[in-house]
Amino acid sequence: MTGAEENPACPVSEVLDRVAGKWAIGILIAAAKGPVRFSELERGVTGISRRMLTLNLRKLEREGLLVRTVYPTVPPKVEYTCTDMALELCETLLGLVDWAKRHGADIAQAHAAYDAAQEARPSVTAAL
Amino acid sequence: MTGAEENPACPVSEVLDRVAGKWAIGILIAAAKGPVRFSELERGVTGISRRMLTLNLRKLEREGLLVRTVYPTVPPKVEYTCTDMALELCETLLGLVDWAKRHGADIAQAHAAYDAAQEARPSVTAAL
DNA sequence: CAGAATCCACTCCGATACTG
DNA sequence: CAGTATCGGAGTGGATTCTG
Repeated sequence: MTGAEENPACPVSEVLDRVAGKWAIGILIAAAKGPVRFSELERGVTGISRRMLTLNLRKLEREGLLVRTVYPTVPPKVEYTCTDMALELCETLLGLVDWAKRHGADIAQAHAAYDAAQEARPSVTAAL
Repeated sequence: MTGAEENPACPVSEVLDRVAGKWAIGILIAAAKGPVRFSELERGVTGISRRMLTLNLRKLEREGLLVRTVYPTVPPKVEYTCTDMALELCETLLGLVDWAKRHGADIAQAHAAYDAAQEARPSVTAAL
């Protein structure tokens, strides 16, 4: 056991929180393939709003995971690139994605089974 | 409902969202070591409230990541155990924790540098 | 001990509109 | 194109109280 993730003072939990966001994984993986433009991300990361994309981009840049490069051209062009640190992280993240792919069906099934069990069990708050 | 589950392009995102919660990682890792009781988790997962622990426990159980075992003893005893699927996931999660440990300092530094750069940059909204 | 229920504060997030 | 500003609803999460 590491014990570090249970330490209130340890930065691990804090760091993990930043990466654990709803969109961070998708953004990082998209950026891992190479420099990506804002609008490419907007299209690539399914379901994200412009606001959330901007917010997450800033956050990741602040964490030192992304580098923001502005090209002062007439149509503004901004590229986001993963840092080495982020590329390393992406390796792990890809493992997470792989796990999700392999067990997606299992999870869906467990889901259904659990819900069915709950529905069968009479409870005051079950009817929702 | 996020609507992610009706998106055929990203069944992975949906699954990832469930694991991406603030507490899920800590809980799973704690449970990976063996059967854990409710109050052990309450103490082990630093900073979690009873409410959030319960909520996350239910969610993880529903995902098929944890098995809840109730012992009908006089002082109620409940144990949570990782499923095989969850143990597999924990391997990856541990990799995440490891990454966070290795780069915690880098991130803190990037943080400080970014904030300093923002403070130095005169802006209408910079004054905080 | 393990949880359920309720209240309330805070934050997240999307939609929209505006800027350089 | 790549943002920023603002609003309001929805969800998150803590503290507290009550139960078997």
